This record gives sequence, C-alpha cells and structure tokens, in this order.
Amino acid sequence: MKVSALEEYGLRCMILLAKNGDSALTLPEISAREGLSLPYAGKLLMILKQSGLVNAARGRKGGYILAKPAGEIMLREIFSALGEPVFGSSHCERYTGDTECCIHADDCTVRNVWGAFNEFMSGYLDNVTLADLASNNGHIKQYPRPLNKSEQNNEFNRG
Amino acid sequence: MKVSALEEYGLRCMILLAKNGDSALTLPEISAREGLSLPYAGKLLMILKQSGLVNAARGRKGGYILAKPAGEIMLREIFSALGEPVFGSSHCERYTGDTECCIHADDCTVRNVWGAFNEFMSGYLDNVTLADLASNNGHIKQYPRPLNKSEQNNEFNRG
DNA sequence: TATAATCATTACAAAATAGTATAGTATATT
DNA sequence: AATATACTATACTATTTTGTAATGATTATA
Repeated sequence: MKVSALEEYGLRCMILLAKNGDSALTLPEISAREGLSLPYAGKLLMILKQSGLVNAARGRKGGYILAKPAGEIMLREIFSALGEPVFGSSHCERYTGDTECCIHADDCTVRNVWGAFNEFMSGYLDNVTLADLASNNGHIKQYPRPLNKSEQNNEFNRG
Repeated sequence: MKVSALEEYGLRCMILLAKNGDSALTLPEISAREGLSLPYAGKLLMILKQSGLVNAARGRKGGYILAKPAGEIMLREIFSALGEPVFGSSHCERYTGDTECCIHADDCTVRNVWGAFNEFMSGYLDNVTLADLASNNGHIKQYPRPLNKSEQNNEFNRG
C-alpha cells in the first residue's frame, strides 16, 4: 500500500500554493521551494491545472494560483486529481488474476478490508480542507483515533 | 494510493489457506481457486513462506498450510510480509525530490495526512486477525466509522 | 516589435512492479 | 529404482510509474 509520487508531490504543491495566498508562484519558484526538477514540477502543475484545481497564467508575469479559496478545496478533490482512492471503483477490475472477471466477484472477503480503509479515508478526505492543512503550519495534534479492541469486537459481526 | 498486486493476491491466498483449515493446499489448487497462473501463485507462496507465515511440504503429498492458527495471525504480519504500510519509515526517504534529504524534513505538513491514515490502519492491522476475515465468510457488517465534522473540529488543532 | 520570462505539449528514458519461463530438487507411490 | 506430483530458484519479459528532454506558444516590458 503505497502513496504514489504524484500524490505526494502534488499535495505538497497544493499546500505550497495555499500558504502563498493570493499571489502567484512560478514554476521555477515552486521547483526551488519543493526541491523538484523544473520539468517535473511542470508536469505536476499541469495535472493540477487540468483538474481545475489551479489556474495558470502564461507569459512574463505568469504563474500558478489556486483556482478557489483553500478553505473550499476538500482533500478529496486533490486526491482524485492525482490518483485513485485505495479501494476505488476500478479495484476489482484491476485484480482479476488470469480470469476475465475476478473469481471472487460474488463473495469477496478481501473487499471488506479495503472497504474499511476506504470508509475511513472518505470521512477524512471529505471533511478536511486544504486550508486546514496549510493554516496550522503542519501540526495537527491529534488524529481520529483507531478503535480499541473491545470497540472493534462490538462493531464487527463475527462468526 | 494503491494496493499492490502482491498485497492483494497474497492476502487472498492467506484467506484461502485459513478457510481450508488443517489440510494442505497445493499450488495447482491455489492457482485454480484464486484464478492465478501457477508460476505466479508459486511466487506468492514463496514470499509468504519466507516470511514464516506458511509452511510448505515438498513431494507428492506436498502443499501449503498456515504456519500457525489463523486466529493468531494479525493482519499486520501479512501486510508486513507483502509490502509496506502507507506511511512507513521509508516514506520520507523515498520522496526527497531532487535533494538528498526531503526539503520538508523539519516542518512537514503532508506527514500529518499520511500519519492519520497510518494510525487508523495500525489500529486495524493490530486488532484484526486472519481468522476474523476467514470466519465470517467475508461479510463484515460494520467498519470503524470515520469521525463526523464536529468531532473532527474538536480533535484537530486549528489555526 | 524584439526579447526575456513564462506556461504547454509531446516524446522519450529510467526505474520499479508485475508476471512468465525454465530448469531444477524433494517425496510418495508403485 | 522409476515415475508422477509437488515445491524451489533463478533469470527473463512486459507493463506501469517516474522522471527527463526538447521544442513550441503566450505575454509583459522595453
């Protein structure tokens, strides 16, 4: 289970733009401040632009800026632009082994594991904005805690 | 954010072995029942064997069997064998851009996002066993729910 | 209108992951 | 012992992801 480079660096660029407020940042600036090569930063921002998350201006006074206020950008939008959720709609089509359609299509045990992750992440992605990340200087003190063992035993349907 | 093929198919094989109880399954059987090619199933089981999760017997009556009861195998062990947790120890070394060490090493905003996922997953992986997955026929009714907006506002340290 | 700074686009190269092929080694059965 | 059924190991190929290169298009300014 891995975060892709696009997701990692793309989210970083979005946070950078959010912290920079209303003034635009150029590719050379973004590249320098994120430690990315210029072409790669360009590629990232292009993806973000094509997803409608940032606006670009060409020419001498050009640069990139958020397409809307950071407080109105949910994390989900950013992740959707950069990749897929862990258990996305394509998951079952992706892992079909040798067969046309997954052999567990009817009765899948694994699906529930990814489903649990996915539900948690959905709650997170749909409730946290880019501004939340940018404003607190990167120090979220507490995360939604995981359930302890007895809570899990209550909530899971065993046997 | 993606589940790797190894994680997906490896976990499926473990569940299959768990459901099969005390009798061994051969590679041809595993291959057929999971819809995987024989060589690929072999590769998977080899990884699981080298991690100590399954025992193998060679020869005519050979096959694979869980190395210990499914109830004593935490999901974490399986995932550790097959890949890395989302925000593992190598994450910050992995995404350093062009620089030797990540430019955000001191003050990283993104880290908290992955950290939240990671904490949730840890709570899950450390509390759910392979038997939990195998015994309920794949139908977990309820997952640890995500926090709602007001809970999040309480738990997060804003601005 | 020339120029420098900037974004845009396409094609390519490198690395990691996924999956296959082939040739072994071990064991139960006959 | 011969054989069929299994696991083991290594090397190879294909695909996806990651990152680079090179060239073109746009705009502010002098």
